[in-house]
Amino acid sequence: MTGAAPRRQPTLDEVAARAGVSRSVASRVLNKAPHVSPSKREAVERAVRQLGYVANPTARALATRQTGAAALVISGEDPSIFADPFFAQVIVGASQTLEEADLHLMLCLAASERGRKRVEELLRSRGADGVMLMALRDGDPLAAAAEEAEIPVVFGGRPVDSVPRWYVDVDNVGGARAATEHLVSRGRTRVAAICGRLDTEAGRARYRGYRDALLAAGLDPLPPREGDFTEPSGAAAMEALLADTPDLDAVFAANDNMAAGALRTLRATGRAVPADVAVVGFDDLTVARVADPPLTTVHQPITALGREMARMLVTAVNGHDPTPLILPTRLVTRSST
Amino acid sequence: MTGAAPRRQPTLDEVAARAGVSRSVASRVLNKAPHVSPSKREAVERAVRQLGYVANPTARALATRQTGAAALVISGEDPSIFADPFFAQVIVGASQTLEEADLHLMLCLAASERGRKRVEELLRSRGADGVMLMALRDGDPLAAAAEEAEIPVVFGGRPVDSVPRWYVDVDNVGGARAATEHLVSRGRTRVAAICGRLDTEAGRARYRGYRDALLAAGLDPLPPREGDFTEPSGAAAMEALLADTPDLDAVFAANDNMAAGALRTLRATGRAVPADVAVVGFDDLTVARVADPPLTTVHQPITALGREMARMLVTAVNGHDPTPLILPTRLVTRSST
DNA sequence: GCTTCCAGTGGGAGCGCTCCCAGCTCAGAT
DNA sequence: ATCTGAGCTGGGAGCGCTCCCACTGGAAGC
Repeated sequence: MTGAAPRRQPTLDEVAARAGVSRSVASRVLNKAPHVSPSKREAVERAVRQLGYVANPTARALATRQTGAAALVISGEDPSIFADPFFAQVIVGASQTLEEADLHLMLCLAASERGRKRVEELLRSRGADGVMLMALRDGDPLAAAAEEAEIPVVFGGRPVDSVPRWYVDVDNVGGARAATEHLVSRGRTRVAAICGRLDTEAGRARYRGYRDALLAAGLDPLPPREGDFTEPSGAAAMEALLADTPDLDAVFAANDNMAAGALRTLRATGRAVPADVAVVGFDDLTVARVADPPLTTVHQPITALGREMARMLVTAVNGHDPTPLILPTRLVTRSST
Repeated sequence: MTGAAPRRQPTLDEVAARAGVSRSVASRVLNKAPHVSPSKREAVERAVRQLGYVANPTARALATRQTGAAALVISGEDPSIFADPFFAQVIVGASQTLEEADLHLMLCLAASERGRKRVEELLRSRGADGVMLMALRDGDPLAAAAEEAEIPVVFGGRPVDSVPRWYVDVDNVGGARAATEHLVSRGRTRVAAICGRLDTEAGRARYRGYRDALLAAGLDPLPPREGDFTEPSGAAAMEALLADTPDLDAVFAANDNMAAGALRTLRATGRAVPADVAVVGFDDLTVARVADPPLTTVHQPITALGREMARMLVTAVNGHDPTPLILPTRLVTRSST
């Protein structure tokens, strides 16, 4: 781009004219459609090369009624939620799959009121061929908007109030239960929980798993101590927990960020991990591996989550009806327990 | 979306018909253009409401020759580069600014050959109104593609071989110099460097800053020990460094991830930080704050980087000629030095 | 020899919007 | 009463592509 008025891009008509064929034939060549003689195909291809022709995606979109793009919407009341490396992983997975399907990825951080409005409009105006929706909270306005969208919507994680037609979730309850059972099997009896936001289904499900496991073991669950999935909130929750329940001997944190925060508080207050207090996280992000001590955590297939959401969306966009998916989780034992 | 063939969206013509006006008038109302009588404006607005009309962005794009989207391209030979929380921060900044300009954000992870092809096509086909390009490496094919793009391109960080017309960079040399000077001022004399990829300008610039500072202090720079900006590569580089130069007393790492890796190795080999070895990072990401010990690091305004790139792009898209920007860095002292 | 068929072809009607422009109305100036 | 010009208005020509359809001619079938 030189900044000067760029010469207009050649159009398909010009290609056709140059190749001495009709626009229809040129179009067929471009779309690799049949019913074109080899000679004309060749002529068109030459003309394309000579003119440096590139099809105009907008015009194509208008004619085909397909935008060629899928949106990934991350809800939340503040953009910092996106700082969680979790989403980066989801994006990597989704991006790969969309690339194969030749769809572009639009990323919408629906944090502000304005951002939410734009997503709603996207949903209603067919501004994308489909939408993936994540991180919904209780009564999230986007859930309602998705309800009456004109395009397929795939949910990442189930929203709180309803079960959508298409979603990919992770076995949060099972993972949390496994983590807690693991703590119990290590002989811990005073097991606390640092929960994620309880206005999200993931936050609630993980607390449920924790509680179920303790009840099944005949132990008393502690009331949920809520964080917001960030490291500082984990550190703060750990402080509060130690104040309330000084004799606890284990903590289940609903994600690795908060577990890392808990580790920091424990270190600061002179507790040894795992000798005095065992800690389990959830997610198995990089932070779990590099924490000190390395965190035992519940691995969830995050990239696969993104990939499967995208795959599901592509299937739905193509007019089929994919089945919802729940991806398994798996405990990874390291030295924090 | 019910899955059944969705009733066709109402068009502007239908709105106009219902309001008893011409398409032109209806269009003017929608675009808040002048020359519409209050009564007709009112009638159109009512019709819009009754019909649940939403403008078709594709049709508008075709008519206006503006797509309403900007792309953020992250180059790299493998998508895992995107796992670096750095990019998430950039996106948060860019996203906010684009939202204000009413542009959608397309995210392109140009890792595979195919991904790169798609970006090139995007550049040539005007599939977006503008593009932000990051993480280019030596001889990156995208640099050439950007050169002859039909749309404005803003670079995040300068590419290696050329100085683009529009870019936002960070004062890498200055930051690295400050970090190294800081180590020297703490009395360290055997200061090693764990570099980022030296086929990126950021990687080289940071090494340059390190070297300059040492030379200025009359000390000997060590040869670059190259990592790839990831935690494991930092840990590995630290091991190699200790093998080569067992008596080193400080390390400058070209980013926080690698610094965290270095910390891990130092811990494993029984070196005390900062007593035996002082460590400085670069970026000031979360990992720096939660590391043990918390990392002294070079803070760079990452969200601002994203914001300024987006702002610059919007300016360029609007036909103006913004000035390139270099954002300042600042040393943050914590307990690792 | 004649239909029958089909690969190959180009014309043309959209897709749903913007925007130019010609025409029309009516207040205010002359 | 006439002229001027500003404020409205709607018709129509695109924007650049896809896709339906009617048409051709030659190969195959009877």
